[in-house]
Amino acid sequence: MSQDDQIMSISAAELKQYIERAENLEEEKATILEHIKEVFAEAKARGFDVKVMKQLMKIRKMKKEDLVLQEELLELYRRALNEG
Amino acid sequence: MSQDDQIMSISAAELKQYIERAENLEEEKATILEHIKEVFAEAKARGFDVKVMKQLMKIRKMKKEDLVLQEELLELYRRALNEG
Amino acid sequence: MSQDDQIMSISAAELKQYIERAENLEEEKATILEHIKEVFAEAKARGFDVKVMKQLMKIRKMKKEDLVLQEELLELYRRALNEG
Amino acid sequence: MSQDDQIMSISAAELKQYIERAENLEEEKATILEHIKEVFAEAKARGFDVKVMKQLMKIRKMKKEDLVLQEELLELYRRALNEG
DNA sequence: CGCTTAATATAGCCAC
DNA sequence: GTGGCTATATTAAGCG
Repeated sequence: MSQDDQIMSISAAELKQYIERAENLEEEKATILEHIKEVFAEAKARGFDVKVMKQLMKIRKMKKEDLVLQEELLELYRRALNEG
Repeated sequence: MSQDDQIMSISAAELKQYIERAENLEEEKATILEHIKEVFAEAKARGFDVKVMKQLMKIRKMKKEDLVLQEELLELYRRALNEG
Repeated sequence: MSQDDQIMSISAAELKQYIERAENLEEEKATILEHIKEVFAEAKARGFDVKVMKQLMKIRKMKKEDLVLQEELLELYRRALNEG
Repeated sequence: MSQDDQIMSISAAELKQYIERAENLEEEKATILEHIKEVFAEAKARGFDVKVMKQLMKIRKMKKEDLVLQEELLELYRRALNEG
């Protein structure tokens, strides 16, 4: 086996590691997506309107992100005052 | 508290449960996505071509899906024969 | 007629052209979809299982896409080697 | 070759015909979709807002369908009067 | 008619 | 920073 071959097979093995890690994570993601679907299906079966639920979640998410933005803004102000 | 109020608050509580379950799963999903990004970033830092990696993963995924489709087809045939 | 009006009417006319082109294509698409339906209806009337047919078509399509992906991957490798 | 084999191969050939007809139509459909994309891309390059265009097209389509419905309704009235 | 699957529209992301 | 591309969300259709 030449040195190049060794390097190649090391690279290939390393590449394989990365790809498999990514693929495993993709599978986990798929599982999560399944679970999310199940939650909505269950809620629907209990008579809730899934569309409305998703809308609610969007709004809640925006509010959260908004809070984060506000906090970042406060932090900026703080720094500006300390450095000013 | 009227009976309607009770029903309403039960429904509201139940709805909240569903939404929170969904939101928690969404957070898990976001975490997974972070991890996937990290894997690719690390591979890139080690000199691998991310575009090639993703292409490889696509092909591997497609092969898997193909197997699933083939099995589904066999199942369809089986049913067709049983019912024929 | 002011210059703005001229510009506006030019834009409006141009926009109309684009929309009509798109709409004509949409109609052609609708016609094609009709024809596809007819083929399946005819096959069904001749005793074929439409579900099986569609499954077969899916597999055939996936095989084709796989070939395309493989070729794209080869191209990616080629470029990587040239640039390496 | 048994009679069954003959029947099978006739069926298989016929099935192939149907599948190929469907696949050809699918290809035509794909071509049309490409063209539609091109129209929107061109319009976008000329400065038009594709989202707005699509909205306009939706409205125009609804108006058309509305007209058809109105005409069908008129036809119903006509028949009712003639027969009444 | 509802429910599952396919088509389309939108949005987020990445590379240039 | 923009444009292309992929992933997701929404909508429509086909099927039982």
